[in-house]
Amino acid sequence: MTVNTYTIGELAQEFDTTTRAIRFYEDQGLISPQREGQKRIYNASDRIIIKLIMRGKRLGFSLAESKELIDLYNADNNNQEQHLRVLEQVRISRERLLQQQADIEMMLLELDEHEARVRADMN
Amino acid sequence: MTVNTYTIGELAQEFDTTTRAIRFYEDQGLISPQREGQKRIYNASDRIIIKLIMRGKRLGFSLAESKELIDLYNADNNNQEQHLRVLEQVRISRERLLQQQADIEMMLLELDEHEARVRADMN
DNA sequence: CCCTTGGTTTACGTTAACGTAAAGGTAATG
DNA sequence: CATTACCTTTACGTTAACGTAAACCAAGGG
Repeated sequence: MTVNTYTIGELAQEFDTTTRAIRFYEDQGLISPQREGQKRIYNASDRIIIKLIMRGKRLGFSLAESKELIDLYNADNNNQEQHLRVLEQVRISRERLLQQQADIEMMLLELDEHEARVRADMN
Repeated sequence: MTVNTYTIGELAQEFDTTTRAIRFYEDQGLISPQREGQKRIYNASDRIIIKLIMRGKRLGFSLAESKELIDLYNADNNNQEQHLRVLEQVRISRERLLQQQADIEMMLLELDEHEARVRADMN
């Protein structure tokens, strides 16, 4: 049975990007779709990786950073040293995200205030 | 009286960036510090703009986008049409930030889960 | 008076993340 | 069988956001 596979064009459309971009991600080692002859065939986990890349982009992550995060989840985590490195990476990522949360809340407040000012000014 | 002014070096240090970057922002029309002879003299509002730029960068905003937001706050907002454009821009910005909030919460959850897995695996 | 520590301009270099064009393969369809 | 719709590779082009180097002023300290 052939299940849940996608062509590059389908994924490009779904994620509102281009086939060029998706091939580029492969070039950078983020995905490695199978081949059916010449054509690339993407499966569910390929698709999820692309999803993660897009989310990363929305948050200003570079491809290299997204790759680090993705590799983090796929790591085999054999020894203790590896474990510690992963935990450290998690800590760093979390801190960055918390900073972003704070930044966003400030900006949202400022937007609210500004909108109020403008609306008041409209009368 | 001379109040609250900064040299380019001081600001570069405070915001953990370079003088080159700060001059570049000026080049792009984001700041226009006064001069004292040859030297640039930055005041409180110049400093705030740099702060906004840095916050924008942390959230993945391009300089052009940060400039739009900054111009938004400085706009003279004379006519009704201007008002409406501003409100539209506020709406767009807010939506983007809300999307980012959602993305961040997902990532934080995933980090939590992953950390738990790793910690469990450590025993 | 020279040296160090800032500041200045000009200009070319660099990296990331694709865009774009050329030239071609393949499968379905009228 | 020719057209259309996708797919492929190769390769050069582009933009943003600075880095880096060269060559130069200006003020203060020893």
